[in-house]
Amino acid sequence: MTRIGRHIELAPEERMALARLEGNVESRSKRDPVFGAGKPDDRIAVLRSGWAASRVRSAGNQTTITQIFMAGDIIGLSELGFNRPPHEISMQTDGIVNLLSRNALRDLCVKHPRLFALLLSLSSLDATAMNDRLHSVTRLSAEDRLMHFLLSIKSKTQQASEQVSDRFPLPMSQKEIGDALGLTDIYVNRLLRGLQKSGQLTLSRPYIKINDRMAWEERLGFQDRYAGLDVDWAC
Amino acid sequence: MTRIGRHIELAPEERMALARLEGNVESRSKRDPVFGAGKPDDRIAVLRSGWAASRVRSAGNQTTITQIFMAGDIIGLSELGFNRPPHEISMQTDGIVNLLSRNALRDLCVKHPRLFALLLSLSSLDATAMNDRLHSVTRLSAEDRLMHFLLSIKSKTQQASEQVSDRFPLPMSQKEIGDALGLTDIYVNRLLRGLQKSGQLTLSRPYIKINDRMAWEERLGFQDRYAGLDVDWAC
DNA sequence: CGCGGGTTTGAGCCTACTCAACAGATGTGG
DNA sequence: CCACATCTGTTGAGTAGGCTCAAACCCGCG
Repeated sequence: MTRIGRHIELAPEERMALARLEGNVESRSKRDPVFGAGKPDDRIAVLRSGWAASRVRSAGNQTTITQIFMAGDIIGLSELGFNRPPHEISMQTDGIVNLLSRNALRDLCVKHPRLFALLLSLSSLDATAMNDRLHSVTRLSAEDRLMHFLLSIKSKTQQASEQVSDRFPLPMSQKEIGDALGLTDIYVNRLLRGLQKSGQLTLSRPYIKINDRMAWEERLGFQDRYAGLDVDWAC
Repeated sequence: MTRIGRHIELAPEERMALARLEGNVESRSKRDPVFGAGKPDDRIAVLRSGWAASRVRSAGNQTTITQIFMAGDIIGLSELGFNRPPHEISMQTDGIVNLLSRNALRDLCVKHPRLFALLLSLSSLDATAMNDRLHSVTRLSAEDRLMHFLLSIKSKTQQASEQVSDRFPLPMSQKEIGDALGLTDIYVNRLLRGLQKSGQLTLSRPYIKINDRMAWEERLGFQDRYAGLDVDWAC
């Protein structure tokens, strides 16, 4: 669970602790809220399979997808200070979640501080990626934004996996991609078709292949935040 | 320190622990990096006074200000997983910082889990505010974005303070405001002057007064993320 | 077969940008 | 303490990137 094991060697009792954490496992279908209409305190989830997304809505049907969660991600850490969920978090595909109480998290902190530190480190990767995303949305042209988004999805899908392929799944409609990038579905479409026509992208829904990743990364100065993790301080 | 005491009653030994945390105190002038050119592991700071800001830069001199830190904020939590700082964090005004090692943080987690939980809760407020900001930059018009920004700065300056005034300091140039919002300095200027001309804003550098805050909040559906903190789970 | 969600394409428009120039501050070195 | 350089703010004129509106198409599904 939670991808920690892929980054660092765990002691047996740490493995046990993680396993015990898994709490109750529930399955969810596309568009379901990750937390049932749920009690306020049952507010941490570990995504076992599938994707989830956090959305912010405002007047006038404006929607932004602020975060995308994939198998192994922990959901709810940035909501710890609230008793009512500040944003809407729902499944992007069918999937399975483990639900934990916040207390379980607190226990982990006391009993296995090392694990806990690792967990914080992992979640800092997402926070940093979010900063990059903010920059991308704030300052880049529509095309660059799209490229940046695809690169970061690619690097997140392959976080800590050996297989390095430039083909990855993207289970999102063009409207949703627009909601993540601050563009119209129509414009996303034009961009995608353009990139495909110029041979930079191969689309075969729901898969995408970036044909010259190096070129894109260079052009954008893209940094793969998920590539390395420094866990020395935790040990 | 760290504003925790303002949210919750602390036990004497907890106060002690916080006080002990304060580590070495250093002063910084405007534009200095928060962490000296520093060793990689000395990477947590608590801002005692002044403002700091985190910037992302990319090719072509494009800059985005992704976070703004004010007295009481903890800097470096979202960099825990890196041994090289992923972004640039520097002082926005003169100020004072406490520097701690990450190990000190880890000790806190073991010895005072309650404090630690509070600290995570506090930092989740910032994470949530960041989601709101992402939405604002992504979907709102330039004017709405500026209003949203000013409201959120206002609410952060007055986080957990009794005095509720709609006047607050904003030690940023118009260019920097633009870097936070994804606008040109020129356009920020036009907007500010426009708002001032229509009587919605009173500027007296470096102070700003929002003349009809309620109207703005309603218009934007603004939520003050710093107004309430739920700390029950920590106890 | 009809319906709805998603995709594709066209035409025209508006918001926020660019370029340019100047005025005020601020600061800096001689 | 002045002279010069640099940063910040202000205003005008023209431009363009991404939006809006509209319509058709595709495909899976009841």
